[in-house]
Amino acid sequence: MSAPIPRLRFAPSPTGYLHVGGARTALFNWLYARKFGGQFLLRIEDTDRARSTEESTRAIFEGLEWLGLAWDEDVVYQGASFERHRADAQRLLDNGTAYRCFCTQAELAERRAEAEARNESFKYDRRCDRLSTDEVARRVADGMPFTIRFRIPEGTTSWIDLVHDEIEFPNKDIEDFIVLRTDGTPIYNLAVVSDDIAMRITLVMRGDDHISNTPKQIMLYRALGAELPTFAHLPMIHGLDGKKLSKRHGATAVSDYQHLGILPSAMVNFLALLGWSPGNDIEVMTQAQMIELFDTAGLQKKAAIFDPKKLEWMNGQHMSLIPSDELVARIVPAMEAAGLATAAELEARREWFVALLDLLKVRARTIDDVVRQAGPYFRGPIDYDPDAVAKQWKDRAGTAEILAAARDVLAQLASWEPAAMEQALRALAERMGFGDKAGRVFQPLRVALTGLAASPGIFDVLLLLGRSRALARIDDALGYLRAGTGSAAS
RNA sequence: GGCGGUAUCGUCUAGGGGACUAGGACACAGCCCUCUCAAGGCUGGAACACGGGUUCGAAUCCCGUUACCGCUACCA
Repeated sequence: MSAPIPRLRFAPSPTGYLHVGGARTALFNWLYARKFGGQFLLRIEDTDRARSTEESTRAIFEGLEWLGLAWDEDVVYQGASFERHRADAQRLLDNGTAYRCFCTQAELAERRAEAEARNESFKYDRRCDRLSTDEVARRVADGMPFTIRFRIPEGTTSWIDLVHDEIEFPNKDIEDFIVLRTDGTPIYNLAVVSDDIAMRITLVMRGDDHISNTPKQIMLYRALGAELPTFAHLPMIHGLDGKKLSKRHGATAVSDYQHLGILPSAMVNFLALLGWSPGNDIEVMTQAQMIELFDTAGLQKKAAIFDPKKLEWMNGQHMSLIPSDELVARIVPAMEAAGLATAAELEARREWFVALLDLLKVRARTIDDVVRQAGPYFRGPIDYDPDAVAKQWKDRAGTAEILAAARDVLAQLASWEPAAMEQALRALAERMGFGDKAGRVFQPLRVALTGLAASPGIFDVLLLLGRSRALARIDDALGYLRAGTGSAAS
């Protein structure tokens, strides 16, 4: 028999947003499916009606789409399969692997409390399993509510986990768990197994917080006469303090990073390296490379700590990797949101904008960084950064002299190109007695042009600004310096 | 408490008995480059949790201890 096509699924419950941990689980499932020619399915586990919301479901879709993790086939909603879940519970009852339990929640809670008081661990004592057939029939006839409990068989349950190798549980430590509630709705473990069987899932890859559910699920597969899938339990993601990642740690939703100006390709790359390694020193990868290199042998057993600093570095790497021309689409919305320019304006001078991105992205780690730096190239009036003024315009009269001279030199340039600018400005520095310290001209000029102490190379700035705007900025600076007051120019 | 899982630089990790003076990356520090800031290059500090075995030889295998995490619901 040839190897079947792998079928994997990501099965989040829609009770919030798409968490980075969930996103990484989805990513590994997706990578495996893509790598081995399988299917990646999406199942929304919405059986907890009280906590599930449509909004969360939408957030999951949007998060996965943004990351570029496309799923195959239609989305499966667990809540739509109540009938099958109920039927499967009935089958367990019929084939004798489960029994009716008439104990009420209140009774159970009381017994649990008593056991706790005696410092003992509570485990259901199977009393309802000892009821006679007649007694059970009588109670059912009386309309007494009951749950359906799975009877844990003797022995041990083990499996070969793709990341942990063999894991074994003595069955005696597992209690007869409920599979169907009094109201006829299924409990998680039954719903999952029933759905995974129905979806013909061959590899269950999920968080390792499910390890202790696995023996129960394996027993259900067997009781239902279904073939077992392979299991792979991925480590968790923790916050910088080593605790499970939560809202306390700041951004935990995939959408948070989207809004922070992180590129999806960087997010995916970073997440992939949290709990997986290609086995060599490769770090920055495209999605195609990740698929190429993915292998469960590289999966980590240990929980990883989410380090936002490395994510930012990774984002910088991806910004360099992606041609500016392709970056435009991702940056334009942020430019609009910042009120710097409209999409139409940017489209009208796309070439210029791409050239600007080339210069800005190298000194930015996020899209937001780019937007922050872009201000001077769009706004009419610029603000002078106080620190920049304090440092580079300390001597107002002297600075004005330098800027005036620089203005003259630039205004007389035959052509507005970097080589000419450099030659002229360096010659000016020489004439003014600065020797080869041309920075004494460049620095004050940079502040006049951008208002900032840091920017791309001065000739690039001059070029991007254009002759008339550059000269106007110098004039404004001269006005500011000579007036001795004021804070802004145009 | 019970059961399960995990344990290499601050962080992500390579390593699967000798190639380890434990490699790479982020972060940090210094230097180089340089008109500033980045980027880039170079250099540096920084780790095998502890204790027993097994072995000629353990980061690597086994056992125990410790620490951390997870599960322990008519939640998922």
